[in-house]
Amino acid sequence: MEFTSLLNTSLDLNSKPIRVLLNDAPPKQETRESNFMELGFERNELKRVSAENKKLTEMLTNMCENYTQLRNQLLEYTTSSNTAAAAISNKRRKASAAESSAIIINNPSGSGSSSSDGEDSSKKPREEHIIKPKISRVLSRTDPSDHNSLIVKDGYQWRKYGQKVTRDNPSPRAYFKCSFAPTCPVKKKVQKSIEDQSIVVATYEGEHNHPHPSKPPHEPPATSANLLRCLTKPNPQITHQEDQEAKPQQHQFQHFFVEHMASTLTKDPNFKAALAAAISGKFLQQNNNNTTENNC
DNA sequence: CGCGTTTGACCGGCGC
DNA sequence: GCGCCGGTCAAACGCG
Repeated sequence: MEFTSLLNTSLDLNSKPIRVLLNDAPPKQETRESNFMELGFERNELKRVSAENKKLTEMLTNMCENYTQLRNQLLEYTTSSNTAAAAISNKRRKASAAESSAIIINNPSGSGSSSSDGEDSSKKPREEHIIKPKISRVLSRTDPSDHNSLIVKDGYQWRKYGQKVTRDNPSPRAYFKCSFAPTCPVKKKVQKSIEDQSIVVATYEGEHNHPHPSKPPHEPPATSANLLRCLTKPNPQITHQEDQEAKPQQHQFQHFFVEHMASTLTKDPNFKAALAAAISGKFLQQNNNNTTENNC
């Protein structure tokens, strides 16, 4: 996917922000000279804000491009390492599958241990030809206020069908099926991490054969107001297959990206002023629209 | 009353 | 063959 092409990186900062910046009081009756001076001042301010807008736009475009590049690199890296991992023996795999050792594991080849479907791979020598469900593992942080929570909010609806305490981890493991089952074969195992109880490890088996329930039916307008939403949500334009494969990396990158961008932007006083102006400008624009509608 | 969750029982794979 | 263990089933239960 081309991340940058989906975003209108214009922050729309110059939509009537000046009056609000200059004066909070409602506009008064002015003389012609003061109006003229104010117009000139507004024009300068408009130029300045436009320049800032342009600069921010460039910054965002660069960041989006970097994000796309890094994401592609990570995808390549994980794919190659998974291929290598598939060559490891069953025993070795069991040992290395300790959930605490990895942050995010995506396994497109489905080399994980899944024997419950009755297709015993150990009895069939040509196991590389057996189609196994895709297995991916995702870490997610739970609500700190709810210590017993084994809920991973991934947008899909799940039905819990079992819970078990496993040997390697004192916290129980919960078993979920997609609520679209038996039509949808996807299963999910959720268990808290041994090392950090605030982190739950969700292991997904299979692929959803239905649209994402929380996914909007069509792409939202790419305005500045939707910018952060775009960065924190999965891209609605990427295919379902890509969505499944990229989801774990995407979450981590989005989290990092949003945090980094937020900290960078909040340190910039110019950005704060511009943001305030943009928001105020929006309000003013809305008020103007309402007034116009009322007048009509 | 319907639906989702809980939980003990059961099943099958795997190692010894 | 036996025991351990992970995964699944299904009856009981709770909630809206």
